[in-house]
Amino acid sequence: MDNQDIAAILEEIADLLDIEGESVFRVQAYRRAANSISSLTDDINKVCQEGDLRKISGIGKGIAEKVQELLDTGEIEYFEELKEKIPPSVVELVQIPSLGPKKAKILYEKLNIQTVDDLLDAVNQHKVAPIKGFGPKAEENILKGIKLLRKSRERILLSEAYPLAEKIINQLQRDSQVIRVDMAGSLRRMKETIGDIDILASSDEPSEVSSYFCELAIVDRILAKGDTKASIIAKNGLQVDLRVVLPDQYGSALQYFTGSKEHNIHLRDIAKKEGLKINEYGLFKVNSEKQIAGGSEEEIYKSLQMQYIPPLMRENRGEIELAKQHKLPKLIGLEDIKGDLHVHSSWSDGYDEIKEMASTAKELGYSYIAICDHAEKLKVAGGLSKAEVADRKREIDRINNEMDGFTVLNGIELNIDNNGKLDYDDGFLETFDVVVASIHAGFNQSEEQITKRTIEAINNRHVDIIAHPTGRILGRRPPYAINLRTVFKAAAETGTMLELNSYPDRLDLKDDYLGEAKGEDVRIAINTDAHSKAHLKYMIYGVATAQRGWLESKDVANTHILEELRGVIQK
DNA sequence: GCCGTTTTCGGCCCGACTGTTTTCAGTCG
Repeated sequence: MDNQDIAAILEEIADLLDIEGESVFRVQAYRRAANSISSLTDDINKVCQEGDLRKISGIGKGIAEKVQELLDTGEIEYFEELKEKIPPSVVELVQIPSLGPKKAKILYEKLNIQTVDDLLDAVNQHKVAPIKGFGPKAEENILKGIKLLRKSRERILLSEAYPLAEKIINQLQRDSQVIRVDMAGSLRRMKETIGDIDILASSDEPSEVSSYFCELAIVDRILAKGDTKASIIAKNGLQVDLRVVLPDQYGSALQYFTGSKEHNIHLRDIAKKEGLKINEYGLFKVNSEKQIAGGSEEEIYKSLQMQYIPPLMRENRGEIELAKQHKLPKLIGLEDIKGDLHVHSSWSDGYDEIKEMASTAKELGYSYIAICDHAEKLKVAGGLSKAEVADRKREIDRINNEMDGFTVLNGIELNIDNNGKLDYDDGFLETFDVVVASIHAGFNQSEEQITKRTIEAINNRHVDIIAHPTGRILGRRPPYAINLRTVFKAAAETGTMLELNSYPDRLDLKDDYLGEAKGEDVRIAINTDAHSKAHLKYMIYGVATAQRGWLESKDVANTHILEELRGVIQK
């Protein structure tokens, strides 16, 4: 039973308690604990063996005992009893927009509604409207909600949401009433997947902006529309929320709507202890109308005696404490990136020729690029024979002679086979400038096997970078079982770089792991794995992930200029 | 249920929108 399994059970307990009508604080306590365990980088089993679960924030006596019981016996008696009282399927009802725990409980108790299908039947027979607290509109909303739920898509990739948000922002900027407009929420924090798009605007006439927004061409359906906020479903099915505030409230509103929720709760708690109150309209003294700060986010943090916290760090993972001590890391930025060490060309499975890849990279301000086409064994991806590698080398040399102030590195992406063996012999590997190795098959092997394969590649003195180290593909393939702690140690010892793959559905290593890798002194290479020149721009997603993992420029190999990089590559 | 340089008890972030409850509870973010 891993961290995610346990977090899911605690979350389910919270759901059931919520419906049961338990104290919201107790419910919150379970949710907080679930959250802590789910974002823990250590294995909970190990934490448990090594000592006290209660050192995990949000876990006290009660939940520690229950988690222990779960690890020991495979179940929690308290949870089983809860499920006797409220069938777990009732929890599904709460997924329906407009239905919360209170109403779900009423529906279960009065009409014995246990599933979404039960509810659909009851609504169609108009049994719901007569119940106190419901009405005809409630039935209507439930029907709409169920429809929405059924067609609602999973969270979408950051790279899909981002352009749509940019488009909406452009359109809002055309409204003369709009003064400022920005992305907020998880989009501004650049989480790897996005549930809905949050947008904030400032205006002296908020209600007019809200109306303007609801009339945009992208709007399919309006969910709610008020003077200062509106929610719509866009034609592509994504929910977009707009908030509009007055100009002198913009900073506090942006801070508030950027989140994360956990970051904000912590911040407000701190404010409260100082006799202050934060809401979306500003920072105030308790019981006073006078705004102390609010025009800019910087003001808010400054008024709380903190450094400004970049949006990508606002996840309540210790950034607030560091900001109070003025010890925040100086995060890496896109402008620090000097080159891309893992891209493909039309020699293997890429779309564009080496020359085009190099020119585009140069336009992006890079000074080098490593063309790492697939090696011999990966036939499906057009892997290169030794002869083809030699032909390609001649082309690279020719391009390097033509290009000024830019270097194409002769690279290769090796396949780590099921036994940990690589495509070419050591003698041949010596001829490359950059050697990347990665796993492309055998994803279902045991943790021991996959870790061993990876370590063997790391131990090869010619392998410079392990690419996409966990193999996950967001929404399609979970990460394979691999002991990252062991991998980090080996990588640090041998000076092998681990990749942060910027491809939007990979982002591998993910943000949570980067901090741990940094702690082990592992050097990271942020690469795009571009298969076309357009993909080179995915670097922004890789850098965002690095920022979310608190990486600094010095932690990343391809922030070095070429001369320095060559030193790094020499193992 | 958790937590503590104001507390081991008594707090726990805060406000907008909706629908129906004639003064507010539930839901949502």
